[in-house]
Amino acid sequence: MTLAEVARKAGVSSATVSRALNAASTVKNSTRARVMRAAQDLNYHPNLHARSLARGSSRTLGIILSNMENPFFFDIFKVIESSARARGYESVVANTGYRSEQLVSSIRLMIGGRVAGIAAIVSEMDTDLIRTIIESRIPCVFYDVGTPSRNITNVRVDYRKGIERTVEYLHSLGHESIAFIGHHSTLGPINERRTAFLDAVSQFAPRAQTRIVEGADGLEGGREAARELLASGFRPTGIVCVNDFMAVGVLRELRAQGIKVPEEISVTGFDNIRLSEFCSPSLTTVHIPRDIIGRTIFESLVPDPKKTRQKGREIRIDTELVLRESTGPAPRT
Amino acid sequence: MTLAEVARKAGVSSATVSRALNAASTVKNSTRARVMRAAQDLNYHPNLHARSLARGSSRTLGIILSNMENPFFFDIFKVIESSARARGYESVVANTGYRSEQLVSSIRLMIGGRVAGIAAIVSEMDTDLIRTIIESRIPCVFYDVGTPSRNITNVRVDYRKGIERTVEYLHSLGHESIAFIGHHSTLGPINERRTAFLDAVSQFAPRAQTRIVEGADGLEGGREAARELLASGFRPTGIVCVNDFMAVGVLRELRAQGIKVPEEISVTGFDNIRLSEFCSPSLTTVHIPRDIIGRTIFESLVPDPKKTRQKGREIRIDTELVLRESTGPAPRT
DNA sequence: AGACCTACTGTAAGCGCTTGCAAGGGCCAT
DNA sequence: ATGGCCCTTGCAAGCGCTTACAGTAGGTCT
Repeated sequence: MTLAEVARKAGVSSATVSRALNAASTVKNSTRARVMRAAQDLNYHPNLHARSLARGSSRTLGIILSNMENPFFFDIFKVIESSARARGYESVVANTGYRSEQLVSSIRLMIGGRVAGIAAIVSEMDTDLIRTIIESRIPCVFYDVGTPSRNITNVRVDYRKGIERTVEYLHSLGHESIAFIGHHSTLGPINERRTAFLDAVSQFAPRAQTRIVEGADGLEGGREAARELLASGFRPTGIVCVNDFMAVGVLRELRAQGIKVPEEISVTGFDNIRLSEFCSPSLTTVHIPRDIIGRTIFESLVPDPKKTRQKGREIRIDTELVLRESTGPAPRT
Repeated sequence: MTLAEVARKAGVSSATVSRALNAASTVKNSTRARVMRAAQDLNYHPNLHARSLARGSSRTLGIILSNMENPFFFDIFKVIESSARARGYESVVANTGYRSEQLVSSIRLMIGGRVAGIAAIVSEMDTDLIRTIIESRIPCVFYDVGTPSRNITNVRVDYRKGIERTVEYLHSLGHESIAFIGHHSTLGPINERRTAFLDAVSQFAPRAQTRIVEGADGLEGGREAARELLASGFRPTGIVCVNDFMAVGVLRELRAQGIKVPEEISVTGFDNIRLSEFCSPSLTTVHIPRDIIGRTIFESLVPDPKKTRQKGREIRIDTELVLRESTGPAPRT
């Protein structure tokens, strides 16, 4: 089913059909109706590949995420996607699962699809890839990795401060033995969170004992990390988790082992995903405003024609400690 | 950056470049190397639109989901996606949020993109749309809606039996006042779940009082529905939820109101998502094997060349009741 | 009445890639 | 030598759509 067939059926040229369908140009009403009718009758669906090829430009955004299963990423995705739709853009999304080959192939796919912009909310970015993107001239936003450049904007969250607040808070509750549960991702922000943790401890709780354990990003990963931590013999009174998603897994393991939270161990998360209010006990965590991040990303990718475009800049996002039920005074020893 | 430029730089024709890049056809090794080199140097990325247009066929699968935020859908997506990748297929995914306009535009997009197959895991399907898909000749799988046809396969889960088991089980625990929390989706399986609930009650617990409440699919929706239910004055001893995701929200509200689960109220879910083991108390639920569903869907869409293709059939998936902590004997009145 | 403008519609040249067909060159067998 | 064959490579025709440009018809203005 092609334009030409619709044209034949409607008794016009294919150019007219194209114009009628795109509503853009001048077509007599009666003609348009005839064309629409024919298209409908023939169950015609324009070939989008041919269209983008002919148009040469696309209104599609590429969104790449490390782990869509983690609501933190998903929330950002949702905001970008709906902002995009509201402005008439499609979005295509890729989930890398923290695998760098996946990232490479997703980027390839997006560049090959000549998307109008790329949002890379991933922590597994490598420098070669960044070069590729820069050279592609496609507007791109990185979340938490990379450096600004001609077509690249960076959005960064102030993790360090968030972790500092958390550690400071735990210390103020008397915790002197604190573990950090991170996830397997040696690059970027995660690593930053771990270092930030260590720095924060030495700054705010210099006498505290620490231990670091890692697991896969997810409920199960958090649970396993907690199991490993407790099996190691180290007995913390506070556990700082790299994110809420893992923290929920941690809570589960503690419950399984009959450890009361927060009476025996306090647990904190990071991100403030919805689930952190819904788990039991609800999580003390650090809020990251995904809505702001999502909108910011979209706006840097698709500049509002009314405003002047700001390119190649870095945007910082602030966080905020949210106190809930999972933290309390350290138990007396 | 086009094929022609790479060709010029490598001193060959564009046909040769194409062949070299697609590895398929016969190209002398030295030539291939030269071409690869040129492509790399120029940071060349083939225009995928042009490619699909020229090829006329695509190795892309379209996956449409009602609510990717609900891990049930996401799990299915993951399985389809990874099966697809393993067989060299890309996938594009669309999230409809139960909105039917969204479904329509997603389907349009996929047909326009000439995908190799469509997986529609949605409950908001309408008959017009189904006709469109049938006429498009694109292989398609519906989950839980529609009827088999030339290019359409149906995958169905035996909800009815699952709900029956649930109600029967609650009844055996002495529950005589049972509420059902569904979500706003008057079509398809959800409605089936509700009717199944009522039928099951009249069959297995004919003397039981019932009440039905609905909310949006999600943690918050579950919580609100529970709030509404409790505010209504009806005081159930058992709450059957349409799915686990909402059930977690229900648990949260009960906890907020100081109602003990399962001592005062038993709660059941449906789907057996990961989270149902991680919440507190863990959920009694009905397991739906998402991995089997995902693989089945993929295989119906992309038939294994070694096996004979089965078209237009209906596949039934069985469920299983999983007992956990959220259910117990009805309290004595 | 003729010039001119407006409103539509058609013609045809691509967009960047794939691929059937044919051509060129080297090699072997006769 | 010469014909035949295989291996490589180039030529050129599309794939289905958009769009600049040109053409036609009807109406308006002077």
